[in-house]
Amino acid sequence: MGTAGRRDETSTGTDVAPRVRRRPTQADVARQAGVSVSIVSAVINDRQYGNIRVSDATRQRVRKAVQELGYAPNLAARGLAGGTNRLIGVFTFQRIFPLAKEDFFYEFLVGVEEAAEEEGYNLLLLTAAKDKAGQRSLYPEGTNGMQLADGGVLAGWDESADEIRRLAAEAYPFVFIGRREIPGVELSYVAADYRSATRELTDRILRSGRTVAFVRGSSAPELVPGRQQGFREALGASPTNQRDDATFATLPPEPSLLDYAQLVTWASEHSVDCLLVENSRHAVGVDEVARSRPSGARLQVLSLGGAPEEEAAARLGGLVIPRREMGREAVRLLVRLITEPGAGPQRTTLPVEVHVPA
Amino acid sequence: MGTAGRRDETSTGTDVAPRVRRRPTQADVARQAGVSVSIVSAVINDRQYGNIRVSDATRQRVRKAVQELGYAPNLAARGLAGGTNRLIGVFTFQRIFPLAKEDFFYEFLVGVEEAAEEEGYNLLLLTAAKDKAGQRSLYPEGTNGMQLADGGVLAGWDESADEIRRLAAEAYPFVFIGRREIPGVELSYVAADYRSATRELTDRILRSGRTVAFVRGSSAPELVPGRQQGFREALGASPTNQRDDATFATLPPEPSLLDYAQLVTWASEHSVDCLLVENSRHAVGVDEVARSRPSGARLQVLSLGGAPEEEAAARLGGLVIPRREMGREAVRLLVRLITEPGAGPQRTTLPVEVHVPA
DNA sequence: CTGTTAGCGCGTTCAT
DNA sequence: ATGAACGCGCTAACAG
Repeated sequence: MGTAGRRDETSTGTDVAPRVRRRPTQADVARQAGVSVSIVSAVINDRQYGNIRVSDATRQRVRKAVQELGYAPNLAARGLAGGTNRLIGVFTFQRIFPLAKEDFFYEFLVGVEEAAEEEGYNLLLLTAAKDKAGQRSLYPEGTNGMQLADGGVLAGWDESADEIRRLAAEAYPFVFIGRREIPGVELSYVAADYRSATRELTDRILRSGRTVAFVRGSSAPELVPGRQQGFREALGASPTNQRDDATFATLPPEPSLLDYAQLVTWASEHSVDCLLVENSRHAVGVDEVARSRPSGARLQVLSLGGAPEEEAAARLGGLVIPRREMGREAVRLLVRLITEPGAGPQRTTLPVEVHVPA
Repeated sequence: MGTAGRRDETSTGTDVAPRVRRRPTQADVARQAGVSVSIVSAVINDRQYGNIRVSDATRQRVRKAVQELGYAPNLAARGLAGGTNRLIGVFTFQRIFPLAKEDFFYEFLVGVEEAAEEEGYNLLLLTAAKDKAGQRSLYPEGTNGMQLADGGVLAGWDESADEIRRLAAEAYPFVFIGRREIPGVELSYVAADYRSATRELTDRILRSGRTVAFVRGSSAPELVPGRQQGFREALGASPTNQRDDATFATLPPEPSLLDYAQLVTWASEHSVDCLLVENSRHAVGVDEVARSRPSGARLQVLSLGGAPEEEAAARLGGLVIPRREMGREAVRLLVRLITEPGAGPQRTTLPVEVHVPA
């Protein structure tokens, strides 16, 4: 039996050239062990199809053959037969690895990777997905790039809701990181409760008898409403309502030191004690400027968009966004979407920690 | 002709239940376009098998059908059939997104993503690849996890050369980031010339009449020899050879502030003017300690492992490792390996910049 | 307890 | 210019 199927190549008699050694297949193992492929498959996957029952002796022989041949299953074939490829697509409307490390996606990806590892999925980064204009697109050349994976995690700011609508219409499983509301579509997403957290933070400040202003800055649009709403709610609930002109300030998209300086001056002129800055990077910048001034020493700067791992923002305090956990949760939701096709849209809202340094 | 092949499911008459919407296949596209699958395949891959020649009109119809159906090729099927997926696998022996952002892989990945985008490849991050011990492995459960990708970029420190040998034996195209030498295998890699750079840096310091010590710290093993060699070369070439006991120091894997402090003290006791620290993070720590002491003010700390984007390390000066460019080059080499199967091992050594602040 | 066989979706050769 | 048919390696239903 060990002598069955001796030839190690499909030598047709001619052309026995030094061909590249083909990887052994289940058929090779079956031949070597003197059994059929279904037995091999059953042993390897430790499964019992229908009424298949493999004797221990056979099992041993198959295992032995596997060892001798150095057989390893072909993932592609397995995926083909199973209809799934254990791949999670990751699409960001902006570059995934931006040069500024402290940028938005990084912490999400940490969580996505962790969860994917736990769930046994590989990650497919859609980096090649660009339309003719060179913009990142879910439908480069009109075709769905995400279809390559079993499902997708999306992040970033998209200008056109159309692509997302189309994705949803195709019943393709995907989960957004960050709240997304698109009329007429039941989206799955993992959100963070910025509203409550901002409200609580503002409340605390007001209760301590100080005045506070909200500094708008460039940050992902879907985050903005929640935070401003929470801020307004706190103001409305406050017995000591603040003057309007000292309530909001806005930073340009790419603020310079001068912009920060002007903001600090503005705060001082309006007797603002505390600044709630949307963007954590800007918060750090504003704080540095403030502390460089004798007059600005009493101005407290809080970040509304810090990630738990951002050291500088953590020092300042403010909102600590659970980015990593959001990434993890997005993968979990997606896996549910993939494995339970019947399930409706999945949504999770994670709490946002309020952290004020002592 | 548009009316050919009308039925949109293989409706056998019975059982037309609300089946889960299957992903469209080439056959679906073919039916929709009123052509055969081979035509679809030819159009999609923009190829001309044997004597196949597709008319422009047909080509258009196929493209249209693809769009309408949202067709995307099945990666597994393609891989099985011997096709290519325009996918680059990325495998790191350690976690890709470590919590410490300043860690090793990040800057590499920035480059990898950039180049992949330029070359029109997507990235497959092998996150699921763990063996039973939970360790990352190229052959989890004995299978090559990279099979779906056309080739792979590897990074990180591997304990077992066996897996790499096996990968090479399979004639699977892959490129290492960082120099790798494994006996009996012709590896492709992109390296950085640490040796020359360290030598030049050391030379400069010695020429200015100062004494210098080399501080070993935890860093990727493959980088170590080059730098120490360069250092030794400079010492050997120097007319004013240094005392041996003041030449090398070693930091523990996870140094504490105390370790940094002891190092600074050591330097002071041995009249060392300048410290060459292997690990940029440690360099920053040591420098902070040194500057906090009045006596340590004259001690210069240089980093031997900084990335161009690391602000703190850049301030110190030392070696600037072109991590991003290494990532880019790795992808370029890999693409060559993929598209020109005949080509031998690809190797590039990138220059390392020496940067000493004024 | 085990063997045979039909797909999975796609690339490619050959016949038309 | 186009369609039919085969095989890639594997899973799983089915027939012994």
